[in-house]
Amino acid sequence: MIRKKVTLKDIARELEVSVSTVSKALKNSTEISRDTREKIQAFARLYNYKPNNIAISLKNKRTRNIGVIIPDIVHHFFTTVFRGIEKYANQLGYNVIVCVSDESFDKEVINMEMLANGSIDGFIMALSAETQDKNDFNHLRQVTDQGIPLVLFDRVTDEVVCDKVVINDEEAAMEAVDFLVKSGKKRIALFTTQSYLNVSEKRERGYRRALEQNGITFDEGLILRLPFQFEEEDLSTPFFKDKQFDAVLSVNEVFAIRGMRLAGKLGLRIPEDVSFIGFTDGILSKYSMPTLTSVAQHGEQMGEAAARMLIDKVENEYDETDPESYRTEVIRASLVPRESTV
Amino acid sequence: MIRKKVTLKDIARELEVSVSTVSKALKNSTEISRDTREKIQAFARLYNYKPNNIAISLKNKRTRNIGVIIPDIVHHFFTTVFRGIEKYANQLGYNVIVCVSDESFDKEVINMEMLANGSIDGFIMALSAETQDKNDFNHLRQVTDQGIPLVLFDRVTDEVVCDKVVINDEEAAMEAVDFLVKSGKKRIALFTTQSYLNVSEKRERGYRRALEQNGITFDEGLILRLPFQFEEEDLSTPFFKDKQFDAVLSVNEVFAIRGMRLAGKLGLRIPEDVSFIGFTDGILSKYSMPTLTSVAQHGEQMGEAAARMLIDKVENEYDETDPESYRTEVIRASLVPRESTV
DNA sequence: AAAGGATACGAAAACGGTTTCGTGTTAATA
DNA sequence: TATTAACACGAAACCGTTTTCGTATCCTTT
Repeated sequence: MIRKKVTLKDIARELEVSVSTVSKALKNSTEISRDTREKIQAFARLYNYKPNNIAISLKNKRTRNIGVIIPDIVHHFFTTVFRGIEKYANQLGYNVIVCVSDESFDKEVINMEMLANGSIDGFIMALSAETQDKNDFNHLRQVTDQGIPLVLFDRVTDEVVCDKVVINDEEAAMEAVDFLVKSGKKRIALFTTQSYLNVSEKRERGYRRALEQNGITFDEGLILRLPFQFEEEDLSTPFFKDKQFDAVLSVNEVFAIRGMRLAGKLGLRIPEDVSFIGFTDGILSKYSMPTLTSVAQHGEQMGEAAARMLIDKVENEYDETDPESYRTEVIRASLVPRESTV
Repeated sequence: MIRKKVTLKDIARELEVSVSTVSKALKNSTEISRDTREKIQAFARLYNYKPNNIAISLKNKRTRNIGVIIPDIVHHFFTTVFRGIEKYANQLGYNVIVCVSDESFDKEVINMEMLANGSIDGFIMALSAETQDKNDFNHLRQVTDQGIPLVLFDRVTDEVVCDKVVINDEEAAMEAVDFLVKSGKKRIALFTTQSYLNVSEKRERGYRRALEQNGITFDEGLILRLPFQFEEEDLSTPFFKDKQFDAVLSVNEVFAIRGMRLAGKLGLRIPEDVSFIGFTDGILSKYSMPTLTSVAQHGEQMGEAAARMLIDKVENEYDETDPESYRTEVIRASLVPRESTV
């Protein structure tokens, strides 16, 4: 049994040299003679010496850890982004620490504070719903003020100066509406979130603009604002019956899927009677019956972009006070046509 | 702007006391006079002093980080388990570092080695498919030999002595088959994975035992072994047409969903002509059309159990060499009846 | 008044590395 | 042969904490 990690000191004692010599030898420094170097390296290999990450972090003031804070982990889009982050970060030797805010402001604050005390080199995060509702971003500023790089993705805010990665939500919503209009649909409903999310707002704006451009008068009655967890009744049969829409754009996937299910129950044919398009091209879109036409957000790409921007900031000097140092990268969403539209 | 974190040394210098005095004062040690304590605490509060996690980790040889290694992150079951881990761990002040093995043996090894060098206090993991195929677990032993606690969940192995959390796969599969038989089904097919997974094996065993108990002769031709990514043809219409089964038990969710889709296309009515039950009660089961009867694996519970066992090992002494120190916790799966069965 | 015990604090080691700088020995040069 | 440069290594500081131990000062006690 190998037991307890061997340290530089152990090697030094055993080989009767100093710790510094061992350290240098293992880095192949020419300062140490060939003989000694080889002897030390062989010994280290034999005893499977691996430097202690924590000690190195303390010395270098660099952890090679990235903190990721997301509202939810059981969520296809966020995990897709996370995969992008993790892949890219891992390639560059970084590890990822995840904290889940659970859409709660307080948890977001606590998690950030925990990690900001040396555990990570930078943050990548999507704001919780509550944070966006409260419009309080002091915890983010506290972090950036300490010189810790921060990248926001998807759920972002203009109130904080930092790197951001978003999709072209407004245009994507417009495209989706255009697509529906071109397919002959005229009364297009919007399913959106009840709590304020910047993305929902942008998608709604796109929805409205597209209607306008297509000469369709906007009808507030065609907008349905739902809580995250809603009852079938909220999506209410009356809404379905009375409104007489022939298409639905949903700012997320679940609302669209549940809409399709209800439509099916009511005997409506999809897409003939009513078409559906949802945002977030997740697993449900691909496997639902019928499959759901959706707006792909390219989460993995977003994650990779976020990780790239963050690590760039971590590893390179930049002028924190200069707004020009920060960029907002826009990932272009794309429409994936499936069975729920004609 | 507050800028760069203040350290004990900073406070000591500013208040003209020693670092040790500051450290003790902040811990409210009675060794320090009331006056000095209050002065130091006030100063620390004012400058928002927070101890450096890395330094504390180095000193204590405890990071309060848990390493989680899973085959995939864009995966409902694993993220559900992860949520359980994260919630529980967070409550106890632990953070979670995630690494994704991508079902690859090499990545699993690399990730474990990275984290094992001081970054974490213990591991929670589900084995990658490749690792189970190779049956090589030296990287796990290397970790446990170092005295690092390890908890395996779901994808486990008997070859490694450590804590484990599993569901009663075999019994759950039997229950599912019983359920189908009781509903009048007689020719029950099994959709399973091509690569070896301990869970698939156990579920298959349960499937066979249940058939036997119900006096149904086993037909190898009713077992379909699929790769993770398969073409619609692999699920092959011939199989569907020829085999003439009236029910399907699937070891995962996706295979079942895709089976239902194909059945639908072929004009089969679900559940009248063919019933479906899938393992892993994920998001698809809930939202598919028809909704899928499934075996709930209670991922969050598993995650919590794993985290509990791990943290217990991390925080308390135990005899590593005594097999009695390790337990295997069995979470009871439960069948969630939905529309895909009668 | 001397001895003893609190009291309040500081010095220093330790955690496990990296890195700068100093120095003794040897070899090359003037 | 004396000077110097190259070589090979070690001592020590440092990263930011915690913790043990030592000690100066003052207050009791007899």
